[in-house]
Amino acid sequence: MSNGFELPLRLLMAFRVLIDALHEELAERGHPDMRPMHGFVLQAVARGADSAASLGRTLGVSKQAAGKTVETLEGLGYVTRVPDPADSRRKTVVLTDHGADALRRSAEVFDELRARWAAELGAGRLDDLEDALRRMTPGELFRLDVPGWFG
Amino acid sequence: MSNGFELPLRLLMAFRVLIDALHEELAERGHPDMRPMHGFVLQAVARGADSAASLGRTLGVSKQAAGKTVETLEGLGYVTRVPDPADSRRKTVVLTDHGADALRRSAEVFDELRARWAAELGAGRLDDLEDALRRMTPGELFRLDVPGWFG
DNA sequence: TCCATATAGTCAATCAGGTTGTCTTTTATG
DNA sequence: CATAAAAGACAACCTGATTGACTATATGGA
Repeated sequence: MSNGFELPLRLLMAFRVLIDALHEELAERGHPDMRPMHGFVLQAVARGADSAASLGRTLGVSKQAAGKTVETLEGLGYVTRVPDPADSRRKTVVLTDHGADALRRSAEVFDELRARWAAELGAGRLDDLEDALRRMTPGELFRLDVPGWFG
Repeated sequence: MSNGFELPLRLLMAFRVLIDALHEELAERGHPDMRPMHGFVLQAVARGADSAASLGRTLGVSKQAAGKTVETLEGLGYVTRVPDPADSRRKTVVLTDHGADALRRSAEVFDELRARWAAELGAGRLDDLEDALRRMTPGELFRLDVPGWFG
């Protein structure tokens, strides 16, 4: 087995392990409708990408795609859209209580998962792993271009 | 910033960094049409998942989806389908020269990328990283259920 | 001040990749 | 030998993305 093949695969699998565990937990904690994508979007909204267009830029998708996602999220009760009084073109996306709760729970679960990894690997080795990943990936955490990565 | 959030994000970013670099290189080495998905499929075919149904099982998708992907790959010249003389229900998927070349080049590039990481992190730290990931992910490398992970 | 340009949002058509369900043909098994 | 299981194909549909076109609103420079 070529060594080079394993690294990307393990990275993807590790990501999936965490995300699958997250959503399993989230389903049990009041958010069975949450999809992986939604977490990223809510996160981006909470960090200030509060319109379809800026969300699109942050997530690396077209504004139309971002708009559709916001619409879905609105339907699920995670966000609402309110007209921006200062710029009547814009509709500001804001988290609902439900959305804020989803984000809080996600953070909670991610912290638990990280603790589980720390217990399994040892805290030092987990820190090393994160340091290494940080070194090999772009600095800004939220310019992730997450969708389309596969196409 | 909640620590737990960073780990999955860095894992995904690291994966993307490698995959994006791979396809950039691949495009310059005669495979501009290759998509991330395709590499996984060719790899699975090369490892013996040589029919739509077995491919589907290996990749964790329906046989119909696998069939469609094979069709696409056939259109791009990476594989052909030949009737199985021993079982006339089956059509064996076989790599074309072009497909085998794609796989060879991918391995080449992945090895180069891994070497780049080793140079940046130090060989020992990279080994540690892989060990840690191996510890935290399922054993079998190719039961990856890669598609649908996002939906 | 006014016009040119850029931006926000929406609609519509399209695409890729996935799903389920149904069906035929062929193989395997009790 | 009959029935069950498996392979492939077809159809309808879903989701999440794309591009292109269009309207309304802001903004910045002559």
